[in-house]
Amino acid sequence: MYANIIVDITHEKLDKIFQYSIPPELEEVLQVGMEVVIPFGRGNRETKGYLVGFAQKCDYDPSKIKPILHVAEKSVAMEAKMVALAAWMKEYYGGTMIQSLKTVLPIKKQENAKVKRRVRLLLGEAEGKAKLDFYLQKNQRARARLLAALLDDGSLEYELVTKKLNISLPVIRALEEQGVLVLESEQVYRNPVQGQQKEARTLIHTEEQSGAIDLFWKDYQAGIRGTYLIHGVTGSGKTEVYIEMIARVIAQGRQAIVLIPEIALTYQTVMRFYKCFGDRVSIMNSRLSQGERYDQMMRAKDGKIDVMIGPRSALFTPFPNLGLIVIDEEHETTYKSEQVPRYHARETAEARGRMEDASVLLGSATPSLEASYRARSGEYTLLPMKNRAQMQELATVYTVDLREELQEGNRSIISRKLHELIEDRLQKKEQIMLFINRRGYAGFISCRSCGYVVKCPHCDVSLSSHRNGKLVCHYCGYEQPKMKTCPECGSVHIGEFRAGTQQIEDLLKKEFPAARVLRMDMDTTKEKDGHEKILSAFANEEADILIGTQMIVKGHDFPNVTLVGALAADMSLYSDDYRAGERTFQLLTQAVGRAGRGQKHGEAVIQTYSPEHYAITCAAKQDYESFYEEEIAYRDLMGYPPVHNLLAVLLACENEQLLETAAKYLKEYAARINRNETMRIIGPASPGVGKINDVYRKVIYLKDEKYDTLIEMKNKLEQYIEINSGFNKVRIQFDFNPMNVF
DNA sequence: AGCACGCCGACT
DNA sequence: GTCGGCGTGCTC
Repeated sequence: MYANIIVDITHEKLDKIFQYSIPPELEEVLQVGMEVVIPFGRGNRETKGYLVGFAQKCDYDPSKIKPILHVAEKSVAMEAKMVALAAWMKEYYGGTMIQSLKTVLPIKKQENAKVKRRVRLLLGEAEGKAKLDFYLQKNQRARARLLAALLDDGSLEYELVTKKLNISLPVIRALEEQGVLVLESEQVYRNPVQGQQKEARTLIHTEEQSGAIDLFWKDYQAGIRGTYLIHGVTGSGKTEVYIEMIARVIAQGRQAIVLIPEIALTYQTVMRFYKCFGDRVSIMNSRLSQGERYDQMMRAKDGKIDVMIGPRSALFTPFPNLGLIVIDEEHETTYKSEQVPRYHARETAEARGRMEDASVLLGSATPSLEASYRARSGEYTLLPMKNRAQMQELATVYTVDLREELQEGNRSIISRKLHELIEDRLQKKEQIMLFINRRGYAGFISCRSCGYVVKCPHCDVSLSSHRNGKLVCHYCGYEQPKMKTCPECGSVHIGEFRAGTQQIEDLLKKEFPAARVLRMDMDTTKEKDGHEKILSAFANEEADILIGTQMIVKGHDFPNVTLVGALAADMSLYSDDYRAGERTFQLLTQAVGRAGRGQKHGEAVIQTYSPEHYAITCAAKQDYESFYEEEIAYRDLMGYPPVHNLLAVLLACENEQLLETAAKYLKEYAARINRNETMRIIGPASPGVGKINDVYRKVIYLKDEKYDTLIEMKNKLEQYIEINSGFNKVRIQFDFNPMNVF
């Protein structure tokens, strides 16, 4: 019996499993997930490692195997829980154990202080020069190189010294001993949440809210843990329900995690939690440095906080006694990781909930098909909230057929109906939001006489035009100047097709010269807090019209907005992706939900080329049920999730030939072991973008009713890939139930 | 990451 | 020949 151990998750060179023998006194004690101390390297220095599994035989020279010394002093149950979660993730999503551990455990670079290491000169100029001459004279070139650099600039980054100057650690150590320099690490710790005052809550819940809370609480007190889905229309007060449930769970001495999509992680949302839980709340966002994140994680572990709010990664907060995981806006695609392990926060939260006896609470106005499907099958408990908390009516929606508009001679991107309503609102001094669904439509350049499209030479995508006069590739950053004539046919009619926010802003300024227009897109939100600034300016009614992409439809309440226009509602409908309908419906429903959040009645205009599509008609009627029925029938028919399960095997390689052979062999192998033929195997196909940064890509799809069958297949493929050296240069990833399929 | 091994230039 | 600096490769 041998123990499989991962030595240290912070260094890539140690990214593999090391095997150790188990001394008899530890045989009964050791459990997967424990932290152990082992002799490592030539000097047998004592190192910490994680026990990730056991093996009957070892594949390594048995004479070189060393025994485990002992279990680490502070091998807390916490670590074991997280390692167990990592093991589940590895099995469920594929990839290596180290990749899973890295996502699950907070990276501790604290004691190794790799956060930011700097090399600082201790000597004065005269002394330094003398020392430099001495090194040069003794031909100690590395030392001289380092000292010369330090004389130029008294303090250098460690990375710069080792990489650019090619100085190895022994050299730095030697100079440190001579008192020439110091190697220091700066550690900045601060609490991003400063002294928030707790306010007394005087809340009156609506009947629906209390109903949801009571149902949940009855289960919870009876020791029942499960997954609950709040299907609540925008404005039904989901956050109030979360807060009440969290408060009750905390009162039982447990902690809660609240997941929020990054874009919705705004000041407004977070303030509501601060007001209830004071400084027992912590937030995690992408702006926190690694050290700050680690610090937050440690505060959670030490019991200094009760609630952690953050994006997907906050799911791994090491609370000692987790009681509830809330996932707000559950349908958001950002809950699926794009890196290995490609985990979904919903499924992973459920797995963690099962392991640590916690419940999971999902909330959305437009639940994902997955969540609804499970709620209907009884796997989740549905908590419906059909009414807006303040009993406002839903907006009146008009659907405009853009084909008719064109036939009747209106070639503008703004329909006559929308134009009329905009004028009306401007007069009444009410606000307007215009939403452009631009997914997949960057401003690409094409020739109007021959149809030539300018593409990136390294990636299989068209270049998009930037206002600095350059054409840019969004995948690899390649740039080239804009051309005046078509390189194919020489025509001068080459130009950009752009239906972007910029164009609409220009158009509005022309048609409504008096209107004050704000625009929110990639360009205008680039600066720090640009997002927040624009939204608060609009909230303060410093503008009449706000134009933007998806980002304007999420989360924010503007009571004076009484008109919402979706300019090209169906643009996202025809990407050849099985989730296109769902995405379109969700975006439109949320956009329409933005109108009439205050006292005044709201109206919305949906402009589309396909007014008969169910995603559009159902969104216009705000009819989730009908949409669900249509969409689930389609998923069932096509064998897509959530009715069936789908595994995408992604292959990438610089060598196109090699990639094709690898994909072919892998598919053949999959077909061969697919004995009872329940599984459908599709491909290998080229994904929508077949080449990124000169790396070619292929994808094979495997469909099966049972997720477990796909896991089995994944395990067999992983083995096959490892044994066959032909796959060495091909990078292969598994993506279960991917968010997009081409 | 840390440690020892061994190469290579410099000096006795 | 020997000494010491410095890059390199290995760690169950």
